[in-house]
Amino acid sequence: MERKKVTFADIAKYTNFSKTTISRYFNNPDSLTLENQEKIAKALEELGYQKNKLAKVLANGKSEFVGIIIPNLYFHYYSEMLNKILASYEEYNYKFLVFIGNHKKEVERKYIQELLAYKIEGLIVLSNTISSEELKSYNIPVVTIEREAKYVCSVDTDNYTGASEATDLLIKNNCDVLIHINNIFPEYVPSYDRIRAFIDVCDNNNAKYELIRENFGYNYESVFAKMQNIFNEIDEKYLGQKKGIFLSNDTYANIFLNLVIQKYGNLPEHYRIVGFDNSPIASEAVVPITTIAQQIDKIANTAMDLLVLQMTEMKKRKPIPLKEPIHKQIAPVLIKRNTTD
Amino acid sequence: MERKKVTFADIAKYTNFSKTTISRYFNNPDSLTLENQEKIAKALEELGYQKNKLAKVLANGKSEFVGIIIPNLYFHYYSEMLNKILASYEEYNYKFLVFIGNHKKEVERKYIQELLAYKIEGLIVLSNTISSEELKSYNIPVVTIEREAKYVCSVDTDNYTGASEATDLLIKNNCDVLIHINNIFPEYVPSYDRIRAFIDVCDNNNAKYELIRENFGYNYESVFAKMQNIFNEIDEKYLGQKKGIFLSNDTYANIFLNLVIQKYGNLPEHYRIVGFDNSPIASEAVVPITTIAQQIDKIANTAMDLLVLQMTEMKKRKPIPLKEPIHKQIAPVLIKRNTTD
DNA sequence: TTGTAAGCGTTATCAC
DNA sequence: GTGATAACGCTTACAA
Repeated sequence: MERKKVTFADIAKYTNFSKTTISRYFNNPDSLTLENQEKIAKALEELGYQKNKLAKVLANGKSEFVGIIIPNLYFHYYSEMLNKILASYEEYNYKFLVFIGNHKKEVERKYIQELLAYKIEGLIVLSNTISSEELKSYNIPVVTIEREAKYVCSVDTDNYTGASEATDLLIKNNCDVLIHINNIFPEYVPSYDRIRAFIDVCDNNNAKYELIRENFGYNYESVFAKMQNIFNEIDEKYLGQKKGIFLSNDTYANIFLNLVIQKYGNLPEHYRIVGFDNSPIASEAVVPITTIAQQIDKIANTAMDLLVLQMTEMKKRKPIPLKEPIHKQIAPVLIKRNTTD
Repeated sequence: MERKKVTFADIAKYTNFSKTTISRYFNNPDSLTLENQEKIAKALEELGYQKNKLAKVLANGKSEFVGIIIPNLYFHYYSEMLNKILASYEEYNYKFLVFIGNHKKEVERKYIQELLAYKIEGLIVLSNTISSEELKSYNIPVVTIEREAKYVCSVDTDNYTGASEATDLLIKNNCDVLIHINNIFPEYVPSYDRIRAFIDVCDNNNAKYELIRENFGYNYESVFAKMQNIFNEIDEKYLGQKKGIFLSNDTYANIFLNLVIQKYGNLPEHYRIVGFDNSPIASEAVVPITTIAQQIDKIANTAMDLLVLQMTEMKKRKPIPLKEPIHKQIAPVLIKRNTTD
């Protein structure tokens, strides 16, 4: 029972209108009399018409597609970001073609070519393999999130402020020594500001501090093993002192917390812990973790706003592209839970 | 510097071939002489040609689009499933249009219409709002994952076997009483088999058991509050007995575990716990949780295989649709960690 | 308010 | 091996 597909031509014939009128029914219905609108509506119903947006796109050049390149969906940060971006469909009606980059530059290049072939109107990039200079060269609207973005528009968390608040809190908690634990990555990555802020705030307060950087690797076992060593060192080195630990994300914070609990049976007064991200693990931990919440919804919305701005401009007869890329920062918020006073 | 877009016509003119030959260069290069292939390759390079797949789709009817309707990306189970499905691009070259359904039937209907307008070749459904009968009525290849699927192809975890293994393990751990904690949902949902298996295995072993079902709600606070009550009741009611707790997912298992730890400072011998899913929280918990791992990669791959099977058939001149929908079950695997003996 | 006809950039059919 | 020509299903001047 394979019914042939119904087109404007069929509807036109059926209603004795022209294809143009049928087109107008969809794109500018007010230009038809109410009576004729109903006539066409009825015909659509009876013939079982099914829109074909691909034909529409070919004709008018507006694909309403947005491409997304995201490193993975394993980290809650990424999946939640994707979630919020996809949700913007309700507001803007853009459809999303999603690719997982897995940090592979050549692969991501290939994906971008595929996206261009589908005439995406804009691109959102969360991975950090392809330089912003190259992204710019594709000549389509781009917004990046939390990555190098010299030549394209971007949205980042205000990492500096976030890390400042975390460090401040630990100082106010009267910690004898502050310790920041983070991964190893280049200075141009936005989140490097967390390290800068930590050091600045410590310096400004004449606080004793230590910065520990480590290649933790990408799986739990690896992170756990390295964190265990770090914990043992700290625990011994600062025996008897109140330690304020600021970790670069909640997963790390949770692992550190678990190590403390496994040793002491609870979270002793001489350990204060702050994480980053406000991922689910922060509230689900044995002792709910104080953290700096990234406002993922705001970041996603801002990114889409910024992209829509550019895409809308491109649809004008004489588009005036941005002279300079726009960079936005979203303030994170401190969420106090039970690992700080 | 807006260069006009280059088309087959331009390349044809430039190389003195016809558009047909250019098309053949891409779709059947062997039908050209090597020399001419190189000639065209060179022209593409020099003109800066950019494929237009939308035009191709309109002409040949094969969009290579697959639609996905997924309830959310908040749960790791869903985001990881999406991750694996998207990764299949490398194997099959299908592009994915993703929509978040949020459990809203009307919204999901709208999304399906949009997907149909983009001429998707197939649809993967993880949400459970629209009946499989309706899904079938859209007359495109469909595969559902872990939901009602009477009239369409489906892939589910073998919930019965998984829950049997969990229950078995607790019995072998010499628990005095077995308790299964689960949400409230209808019997036609595939995971209801976990409840059936729990009861069957308990009965077959003459084990004392209790089934606790509760509407836990969708946010952490709500789940936590309800779980606290349940924990208090159990802890009092079965005082002095060894309790084997089997929870319907790892998030619940972790919350239960935390309640135990908060009361006892550690996981006492008289509490044994098994979760379900093997989500990250299971290994990240204070005491790594024994769980039944869903093989998300296998489920995703099987789903794509099943979808590709149908889509490939539809592309034949005289497609023979499946007489009966195919239903597959993927065996989960027991992962022993530290919450069982 | 409605219609005509020329695109949009490919592929498919049939010819040579 | 290669080429004309007609689709594919819609939009958009331009006319009326």
